[in-house]
Formats: sequence, structure tokens, C-alpha cells
Amino acid sequence: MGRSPCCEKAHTNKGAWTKEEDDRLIAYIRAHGEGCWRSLPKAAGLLRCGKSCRLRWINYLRPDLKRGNFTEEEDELIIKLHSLLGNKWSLIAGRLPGRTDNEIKNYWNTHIRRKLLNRGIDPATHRPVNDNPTSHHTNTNATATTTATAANINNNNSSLDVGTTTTTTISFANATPITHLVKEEVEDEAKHNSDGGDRRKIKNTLPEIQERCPDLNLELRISPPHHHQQQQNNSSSSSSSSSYIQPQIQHVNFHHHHHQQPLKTGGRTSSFPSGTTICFACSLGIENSKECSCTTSLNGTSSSSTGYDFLGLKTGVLDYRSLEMK
DNA sequence: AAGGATATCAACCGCAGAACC
DNA sequence: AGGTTCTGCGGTTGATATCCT
Repeated sequence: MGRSPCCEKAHTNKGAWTKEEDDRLIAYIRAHGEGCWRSLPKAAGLLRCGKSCRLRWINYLRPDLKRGNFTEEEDELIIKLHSLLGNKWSLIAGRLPGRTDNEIKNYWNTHIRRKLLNRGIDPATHRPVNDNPTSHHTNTNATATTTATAANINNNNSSLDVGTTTTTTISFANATPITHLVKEEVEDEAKHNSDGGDRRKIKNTLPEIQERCPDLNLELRISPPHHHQQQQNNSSSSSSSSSYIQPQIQHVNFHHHHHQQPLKTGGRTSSFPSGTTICFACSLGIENSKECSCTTSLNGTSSSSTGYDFLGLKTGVLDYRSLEMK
């Protein structure tokens, strides 16, 4: 597949941006909005390649960037997300409002890696440095892990047959040996929802999607698609592979040590046990998105103030249809 | 004060999927 | 269907700042 260079390199500036270039870019995007990066430099009167403009805007000039030092909470969130997602910086950044993937990537490489090493944790595997991979499956902890994991696979049905309401619950707590069970689902979700789509890298990081966060227990329930989705598939895709039901990740159960009250959701709205119905999209800070089906938000306040789109519900990477907190 | 080592982070590069034609 | 373009991603580089001797 041939491709032309993204710009006339001979006529473009490189290196650090000047104040004037920044001003031009900001002014242009304010007037015309983002997008069409290839044609933007010329239209904005910049001697830069489109990619460079995009990067400058996204990583530095965007008005919603937070800047400043990372907080301890952000540190810990990055560590947890990295333990789940690996080097998927854009996904991690999607859960840290005001932070960019580049910023987080740099921060990881310069600060957090060292921080974890000082704690005796391998930043690549999130395991103790002296816990070599070959011994992992044979030590006593690993045995216990396997047992616990098996117990956590709560499969209501032995198969994923068409027409059944099979749900498989996978707990990420102690979930190392069952990584392969969710690997396919996450990869599928990621490849459908990742904007840039980079399966090459997803493959590289998926083996790391396993429990390394002792206080964040993520459970995935896998079951056939929702009824409405099947209808959608039937109507929109004449070449649907009806003999093959793509398993769906249905639930994420957050078992957080400090949050014992249940938050059960179903579809776009969720209900507290008391019967209070909340909008799932609102509860996750995406009340203005197309996912939002209500006009009110949790507790009458804009949940976007939380800023978090935890686990990709905004970006759609992990398009869980319901969320359950225990 | 000098200069070498190390840390930081903005920017670049190449790749790959999506979208378009 | 296949070629081309656009876009976004993660890895890497290199300029600058800071620290250390």
C-alpha cells in the first residue's frame, strides 16, 4: 500500500513551536474547529505538517488540559489502569481528565516506573520484582489464585448457545489464569472502538490484562448480545454470521473495599436497591453524550464534575452495558 | 565555574485501521 | 475490490533543564 508523505517536508518547520505558531493554531481551531489536520497548516498559514499541528493542539494547546503536577490520586489511578490496560496510554488518558496520553506516557517512564521499582514492583508486570514468571504458576500463591479464580468464574450455563441468557462472570481479582477468557472480548471491544485501531499493540498488551490491583476487583460477565442488539444486527447486516454469537461483556462489577453499597445497572439506566433510577451515562460523566437517555443526573448535579470515564465507557473501549458495585 | 551525567518532556516517526473514492 | 488518504497510537528521539562532582 503506497502512501504519500503527510506533508511537504522541505517546506515545513520542525522542532519546538514558537509563540506565533501557537497563536495561529489556536486562532484557527477556535474559528474552524478541530479536524482536517492535513489541510489545516496551509489554511492556518503554518509551515508545519498536519500531524505536528494535531499533536501540538492535543498535547499542549487544548484549553481543557490540566497541566501541573500529577496528584497522588492520579498516580495510583494510572498504576491501576496500567495494570489492567498495559501501555494503552490513550485509554489511560481517557480516564484522566485534562491529561494527555503523551503526558501520561512520559510521566510513567520518568516517575511511576521508578516509584514502582522502589516499591519492589516490576512496572511491566506489576508483580514483585523477584517474582519471576516461571515460578508464578507453581508457587503457593499461584495455586490459591487458580482456585479462587475458578470459583469466580460463575457461568450460569455451560455454553453460549443462541437464544439462551448465558452469563459468565469473570472476576479480575485473582484472575491471572483466566486472562485468556477475557482477552478475546477485550480485544474485540478494543478493535471495534479504538479510534486509531491498533491491533498489533493490543496483542502485545493483552497478556497483561490481569489482576494486579488488590483493591480493585473487576468482574466481567460475558453473555450473548442483548435482544435489541440482535435485532440491530439482523436488520443492519444481511451477511450476519448468525451461527456465531459474538460474546458480549455485560457487566463490570467493581468490588472496592471502601464501597460496599451496591450500584446495579442495566442498560443505560441503573437503579439503586432503593429503586432510585439513575442514568448510566450520567453516572459516568457522559450525560451529554448520545448514550445519555435522561435529562437529569445523579443527585441533581452534573456527574461530569467527577471527570472520570472509568474503564472507557466514554471512549467505548470497554462498552459494558451495565455496571455493578458491591 | 565547568562540564559531565541524568532527568524531563515536547515533538517526531512509523505503523496500522478506518474512511473514502 | 483495491488503492489512497486521513487519523490516531505507542515508541523513540533530542533539546533543554537540573543535578552532581
